[in-house]
Amino acid sequence: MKPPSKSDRTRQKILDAAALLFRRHGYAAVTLKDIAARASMQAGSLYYHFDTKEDLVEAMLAVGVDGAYAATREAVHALGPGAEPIARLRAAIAAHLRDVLSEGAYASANLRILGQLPDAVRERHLKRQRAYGAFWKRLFADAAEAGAIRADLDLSVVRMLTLGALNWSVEWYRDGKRSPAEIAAHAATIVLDGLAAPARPRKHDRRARLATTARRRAGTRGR
Amino acid sequence: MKPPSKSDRTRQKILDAAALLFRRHGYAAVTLKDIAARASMQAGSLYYHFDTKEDLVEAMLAVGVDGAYAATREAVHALGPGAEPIARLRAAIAAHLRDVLSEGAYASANLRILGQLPDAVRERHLKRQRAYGAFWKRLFADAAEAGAIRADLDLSVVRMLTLGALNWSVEWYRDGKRSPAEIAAHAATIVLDGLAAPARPRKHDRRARLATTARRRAGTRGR
DNA sequence: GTCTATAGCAGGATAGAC
DNA sequence: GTCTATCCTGCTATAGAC
Repeated sequence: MKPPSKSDRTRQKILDAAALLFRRHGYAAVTLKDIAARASMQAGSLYYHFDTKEDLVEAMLAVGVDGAYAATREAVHALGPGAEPIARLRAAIAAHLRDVLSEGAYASANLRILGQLPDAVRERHLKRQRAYGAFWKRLFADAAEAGAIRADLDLSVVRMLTLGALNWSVEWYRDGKRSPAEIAAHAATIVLDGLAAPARPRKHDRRARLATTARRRAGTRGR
Repeated sequence: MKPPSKSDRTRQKILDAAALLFRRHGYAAVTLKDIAARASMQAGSLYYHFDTKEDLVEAMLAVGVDGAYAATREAVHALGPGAEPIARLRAAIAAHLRDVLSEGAYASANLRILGQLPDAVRERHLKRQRAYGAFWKRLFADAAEAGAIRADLDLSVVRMLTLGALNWSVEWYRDGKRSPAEIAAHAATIVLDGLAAPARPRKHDRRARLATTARRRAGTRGR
């Protein structure tokens, strides 16, 4: 499935460089010269591998979605066919976030430059992304049909808000503090269980809360 | 407090144009000519109002944060000093989202170009943003101290994930479908109450869930 | 305060040698 | 497959008239 691929290892190097730079500076601000330099080449040489700057970015975008999709799908499938819908969601959240925050990640570049793409490029990219979106849609729909998540919400909105919480992490995540796994755990807890304090109705509180949910994963203090 | 301000109404027009275009195409892709055109001027004329493109964008960024901060702070203060921490959080979520999704919103431009700014500009902008960040920090800290939200999470992570869910909406929100208010309601429900189904333990389910929380706001089906 | 005109420079893309 | 050289375009910023 993967032919030993000749010296198109260069192509890889170019895309790596592009992802890193686009992620850091945005689409328009990065010049082909910048990319070439980081790939140890001259700007003109890029044209042997890609016809235009747009082609180049499009290739990078494709690698990004494919990677995130594959990583998430595999994480979910690894749970086996009988897994609980909630567990599947939790696995997807962790995998997506891990991919988005991973080092060479094309995914983070994708997220960062989404809003800066030439219209034609974005159009095609969104089309390519649809399969991944559909995958998430199914995750939530399955959970809803199984009665595992509340039924009074618009699942499209739920999905976008959830992915938003994850995606936005590329804007603030810096390694050294919390690990992607810890952040994912937080995200899953918030999204699935909510922040509202489990027990102990307070002064003035009108509605008593009786949730027994989620007691695991303590000792994650901080702030 | 607001001097009738002379024909520096132009300045306003320029910033409006800049916000709209930056939001749509990113920082580097928008030229001064584009901005000038949308403000019905010639490119050179901008230099009477701003020294450089960076100065211009910085002014726009400032307006953006100030606007979001003011809108959110007022919404929270409007609840009065005795309001429940959870209610304050809910109000802040709604106000922030409303501002971010509002039409002329500089806030959405801010979010979109954050990652594309020249380093010096971003540095200064983040510093200016700190006050608003601190405001949110306090909202969550107050809720935690009052025992209204669970104590086993890192509040910094919680805050960033929550704001992320809201901020990312600039990437997918299109009017016509859900209103900002509906989206805000969804966000508050997810973040505060969680998605996990309130009652009805399902087949295979090991932990029974007994949450009584949040029954209001039904009839919001869709998907 | 806005205009026209233009300096000065840099980017994407192409051509052809190696 | 990569290089050097170069064309063409368009951008930021300035100068000076109105």
